[in-house]
Amino acid sequence: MHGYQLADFIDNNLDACTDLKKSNAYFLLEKMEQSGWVQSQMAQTGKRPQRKVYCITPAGEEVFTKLLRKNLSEYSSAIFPADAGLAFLDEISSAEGLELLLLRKEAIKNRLDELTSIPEHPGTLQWLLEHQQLFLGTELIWIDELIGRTQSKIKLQNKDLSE
Amino acid sequence: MHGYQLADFIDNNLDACTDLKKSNAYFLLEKMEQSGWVQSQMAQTGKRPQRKVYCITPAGEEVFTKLLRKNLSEYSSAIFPADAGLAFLDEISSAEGLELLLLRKEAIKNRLDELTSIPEHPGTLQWLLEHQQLFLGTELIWIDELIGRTQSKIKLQNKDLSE
DNA sequence: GGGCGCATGTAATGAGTTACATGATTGA
DNA sequence: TCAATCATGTAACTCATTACATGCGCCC
Repeated sequence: MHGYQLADFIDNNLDACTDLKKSNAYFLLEKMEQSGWVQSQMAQTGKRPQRKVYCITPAGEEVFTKLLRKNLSEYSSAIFPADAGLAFLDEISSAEGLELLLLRKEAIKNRLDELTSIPEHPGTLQWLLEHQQLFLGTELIWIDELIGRTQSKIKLQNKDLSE
Repeated sequence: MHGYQLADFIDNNLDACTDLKKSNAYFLLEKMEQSGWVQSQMAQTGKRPQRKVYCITPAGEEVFTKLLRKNLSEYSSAIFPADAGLAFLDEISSAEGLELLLLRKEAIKNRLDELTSIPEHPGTLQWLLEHQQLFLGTELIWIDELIGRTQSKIKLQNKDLSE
């Protein structure tokens, strides 16, 4: 593949695991070439501009499968930036917290809707999509739980007030 | 809090959402002080070394609640580095893939066991833990699904071979 | 003809990590 | 007494982003 194509592939298929910018893709490919992991040659299709097409070298294959085996056998946990706010939920009123969490729920639903509208991907790439869908489904259950907890906190406060 | 205390707090409570190194914590606190979001003063308890204790300023409060509201209402999805390998599962044999995925399952189980042994956290901090537990539970279901798919792929290959 | 997408890069900047440097206290 | 933990920071380095720069082809 050439740089643009590769960056596009990652954008469309590996969105859930990385967020690689195009400029960085070119930079990284160059570095990989310097490391001897890939080789490049210029190619032209039709009247399109010249493209630098890369192919992997034996040394690159070795590094790749080593990384692949490592990735598959270990488990590098996901990081949840959305949980940071939860830790400080007590810093605002329960009523406002509830309002904000309802907004978040909509955001999750929209994301899930987006995902389900994506056409099926080939091979194991589809598995990534299904994983995301399963995950977001659980996230919906979780946010409902959070909303429920916040609502019962509000009820409790109202009760305390009326006594 | 002072820098060490704060970095420790994040390490113990916000592990799921960030991975802040101590040296960076000090650096960030200094930058926040320059921005006028926090103020510091030296303090000493007993014979312990001098500590720089920070407290938030009104300007800091404002930035904080703004960020908090933003975080709670939006949904910044988690990133799954572990999914990258899945995309290239076809690059190795199904038998080896299965072996590696079984290792990964153990890693997930161990993580989940670790989590369940952590003592209860105060307030909404406990919610982060519960979220992680719910998430890892789903991850176990998912990896079982992956293992199942890989096993049926192997069975299919053996059948093809014997025909 | 004009805007979008294709296609490649560079330079400045920003953010975070690692390694380094230091020294005191506490508990085994 | 010796290692671990508390406590704070600096400097070099790595890594990625943003903004910039360029130019062609395709489609409306």
